[in-house]
Amino acid sequence: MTATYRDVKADILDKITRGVWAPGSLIPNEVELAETYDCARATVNRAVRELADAGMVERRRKAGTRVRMAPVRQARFDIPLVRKEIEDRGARYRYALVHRDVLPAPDWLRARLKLGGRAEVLHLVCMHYADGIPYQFEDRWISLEILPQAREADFSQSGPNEWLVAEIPFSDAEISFLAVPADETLAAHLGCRAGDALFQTERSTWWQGRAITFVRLCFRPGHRMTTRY
Amino acid sequence: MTATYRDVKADILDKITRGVWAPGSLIPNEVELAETYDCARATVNRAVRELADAGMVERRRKAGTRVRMAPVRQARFDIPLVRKEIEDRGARYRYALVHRDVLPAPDWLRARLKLGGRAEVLHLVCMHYADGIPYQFEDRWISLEILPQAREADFSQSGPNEWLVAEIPFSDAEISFLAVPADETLAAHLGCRAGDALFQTERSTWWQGRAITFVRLCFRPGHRMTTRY
DNA sequence: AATGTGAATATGTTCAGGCAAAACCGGGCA
DNA sequence: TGCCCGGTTTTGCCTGAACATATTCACATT
Repeated sequence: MTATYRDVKADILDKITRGVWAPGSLIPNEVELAETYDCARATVNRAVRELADAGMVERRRKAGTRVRMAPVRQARFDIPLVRKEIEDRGARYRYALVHRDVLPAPDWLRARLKLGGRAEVLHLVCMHYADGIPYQFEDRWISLEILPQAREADFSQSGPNEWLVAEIPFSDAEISFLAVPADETLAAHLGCRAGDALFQTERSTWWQGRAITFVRLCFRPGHRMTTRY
Repeated sequence: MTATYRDVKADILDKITRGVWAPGSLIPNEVELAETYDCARATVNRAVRELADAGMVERRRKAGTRVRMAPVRQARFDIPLVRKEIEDRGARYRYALVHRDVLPAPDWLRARLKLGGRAEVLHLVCMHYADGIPYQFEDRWISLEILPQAREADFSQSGPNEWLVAEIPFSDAEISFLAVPADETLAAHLGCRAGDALFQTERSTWWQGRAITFVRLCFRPGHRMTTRY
């Protein structure tokens, strides 16, 4: 009764979670496993490789495969569009453009995105509402060197995020999560008090090594980001 | 000149990022790709499968493989042990047990972990320091139903996290990130002022479907969690 | 004792071929 | 018209074999 790679993976995982194969111990090599499960070595290889990708085991040529002492626990988060995030909760989404400006990139932004000396940027401030209640404050900076067409784009009806994903096929990004106190502006827009603790994400985005955009997203008080792993 | 699965993957990714294969469009099927790259279909399969795992493309039997409209942007975070996190920054790690108590699980915890009616829990409050400066406040609850040996464990020298990873081979978890204002206790321990915005993570952990532990980790002001994707 | 060398070994990758399963498509039938 | 039912296409998965590559270990040399 030959096993699928899923069977093999599940069984190995089971042996690890139950402690049959203790953390730090060596597990049988691929040939032996292929014999016990009566399948090809390639099947075992895929099973064990996926476990290695997931951080459950560690593999080294010749040394063999061993169960990780402390499994590298890693969490995966989906980064949705605000609109989708709100609509998925069954709430009505509303968008508003608060401010729009074209200006030379300020120093902190030039440093952050490694922009040239006289780079111009488009600065947008937007609000996202769920059922009419402030949900997220967006502080967006777009490099006009790479996306000059942003100068002409109309951001009064839909957010820059939706425009960007249509404009740029794919990109690298660096994302940070942190907590900030609300300043007067944030408090006014999010309907909270200055000093309130807000969950904030910051994202810098590049396309083919060149900076496109930096965004600061501030959520209403009490927001939490959750995942399982 | 036969290509490796890495070559194939890189080239497809390149075609996507450059917009040669636009978002939403269908890419050639595996047989065709195998011919263009002069390699086996299994090689193409691995390349494309990994791109699908990474959320770049979407595959459906018969329908073919298409470039995702809005690439499911997902970020991966490593969840390190505090000790390692601090030592990796080149700082000296210090641990301190602030409080230890055995008590019946409070209602909110019973609800959260789906514990039985008269479940007893071990409650620990700990501090983690980097170079002597408060780094993280830990509020830990351990179920004594499943881990009765925690009652006898010595948490005065090293943290409950390190004890737990040694005790439980592996587990499921749910993790949340949020921002909270510091209360008096937190302020006193972290050396900040009450009301300061703090980055907090909450984690619930299960082993084979049974709740093990709940922990609330509060970082010092200004902490940020960063990743690239 | 320290260092270099080669054999042994475990994983890494690829191949060609095949069957399985999902899903789309069109034709036949009520 | 509406529904079921094969046929076709495409990805998914497995096999058994082979070669590649990194790493360890034993052994010989310095």
